[in-house]
Amino acid sequence: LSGLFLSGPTLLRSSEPIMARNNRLDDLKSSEPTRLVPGELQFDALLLDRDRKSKLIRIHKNKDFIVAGSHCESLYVNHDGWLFRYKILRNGRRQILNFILPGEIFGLQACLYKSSLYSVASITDVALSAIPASMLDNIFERSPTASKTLFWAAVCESAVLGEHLIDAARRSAYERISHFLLELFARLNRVGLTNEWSFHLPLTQELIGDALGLTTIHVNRTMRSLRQDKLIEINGKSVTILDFEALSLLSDFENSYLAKDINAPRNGGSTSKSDWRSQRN
Amino acid sequence: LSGLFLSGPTLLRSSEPIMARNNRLDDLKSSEPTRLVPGELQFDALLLDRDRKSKLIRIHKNKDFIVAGSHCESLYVNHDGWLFRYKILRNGRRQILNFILPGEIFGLQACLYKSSLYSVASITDVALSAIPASMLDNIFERSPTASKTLFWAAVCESAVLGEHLIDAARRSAYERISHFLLELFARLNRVGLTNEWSFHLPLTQELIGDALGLTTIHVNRTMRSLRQDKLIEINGKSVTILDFEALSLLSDFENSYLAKDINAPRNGGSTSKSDWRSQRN
DNA sequence: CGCGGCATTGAGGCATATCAATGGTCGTGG
DNA sequence: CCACGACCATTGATATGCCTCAATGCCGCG
Repeated sequence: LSGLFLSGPTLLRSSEPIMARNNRLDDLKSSEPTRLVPGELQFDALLLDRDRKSKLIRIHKNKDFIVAGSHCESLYVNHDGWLFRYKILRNGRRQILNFILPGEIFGLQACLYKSSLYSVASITDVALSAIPASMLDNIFERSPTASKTLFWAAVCESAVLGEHLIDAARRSAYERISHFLLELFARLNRVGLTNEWSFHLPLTQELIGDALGLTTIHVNRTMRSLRQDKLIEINGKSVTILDFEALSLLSDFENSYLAKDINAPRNGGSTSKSDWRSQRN
Repeated sequence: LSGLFLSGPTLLRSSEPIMARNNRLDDLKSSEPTRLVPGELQFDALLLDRDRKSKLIRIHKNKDFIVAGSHCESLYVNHDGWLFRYKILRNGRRQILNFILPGEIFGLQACLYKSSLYSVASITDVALSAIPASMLDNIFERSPTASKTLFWAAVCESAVLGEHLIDAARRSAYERISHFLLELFARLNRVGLTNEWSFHLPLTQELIGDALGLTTIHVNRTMRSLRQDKLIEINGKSVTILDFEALSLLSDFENSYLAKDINAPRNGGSTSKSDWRSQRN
């Protein structure tokens, strides 16, 4: 499990949310970088402040951090930098399951399974907090709110993987890359890491290919097409979305799966404090 | 969310576990049809017995049960029959995210998101229990054990989707179908729905294709190859695995992601009752 | 008996992979 | 300041896996 959406107060805030220009964008806007998912404050307090068991970790870029087959005694919150979760197949090919952006949690699978199914490696320099696996029991017993947060985050992760599955199975290279870039934009936008329509993309074409099931070479050609078609612009490691609407349409992108509009339980049964819906709306 | 592994006592048991013949099979065997995942007994009691809010539902085959875009006030436990979760893309193609076998839970995404991202339809006649979404809060507040069960099941679902992603992105049609059949075998075997090396497969080639990102036609050709290569045998809707080892090797199949060997939290922090590890070992 | 759903087969085309090479950029050391 | 190597992006030529279109066969069911 990785790529849970759990942006934290410890995260560096950088820029303002983009302006909405149309329907789809309204969706994005309503999901302005609140940085708070339901229950997160409590979660964060529980994990980081009260128990003080979490340690700050810094790792350099291009390091394997969790290796498949080993076991792991912590889960991690990513404060800064990019990582990715991957697996090497017998035939030597690498599949990247997802990228772990700032504000996201990872490493639960490595905790919950006897041995981690996947490896996790850093792309850039990274700053993490470790949360001992032994705290999971505490969380589930002491804080229903934090438990729900974890649970919902896991459900959300499933949704993201579902979209990636659709990417790989049913979309052309052109659609896949469009969808991929829009998703990254939306995820980064939520945590304030976009600048207007641009964002920093520290990935090589090889990484993109390994995530989308394409060859480096084909990624290259396809991104050239996207540039020629005036849908995106690339300067070094900076990507600019030139035509959000067109990209959304052609790639069937909907950001609802990115869980900003996740629902609190309606009516009945809500005995937890008001905190459960305490996002600023 | 669907396809959570939560086989229940209500599930009909039919046949005995297969015999182990080699290493990989030992894995399978150690995951004999216990039908109990950690905390499940309590979970089941909480959901089905104490509150008596669950209703038994029967639906006929080929019915849409949850449609994408609608909202859903329950989650469901599948007692008997097959369903699948899917999405229709703008271009008209259908992608199946997963199949929901007897003993599995589904519908959480439909509850947690304002509107369900995916549709769910029945393949065969099906018997379900409904669990009102309003009970989720109760569960998280009253039963850490059941909460953990839900959470772990969600993590497991992520793992399965991850494997499916690898299928679609990095495996050939031949490998994909092999992997797919082995996974179904393993999942059915856990709940006692296999007979020696055979199992009942109520899917059309079109459904298989839509799940794996292949054309009906190509599914057909590929399965013929598998038959000709003496790896599988097909009689009507019954599939027999002829060479488990070869299929495992060629498709990189490992059943560990199917979560029978999921780990309880080790050491420290375990204040929950012994129930947490109460699987028969 | 006829019809609908599903499996099967063939011919041809396209998207993507593979192989092979060149060019650009950056950091490092002479 | 330049030379060099590492790494990455880019491009061309060719191969192939899978898709598309089209048609036939099979079987159950009303």
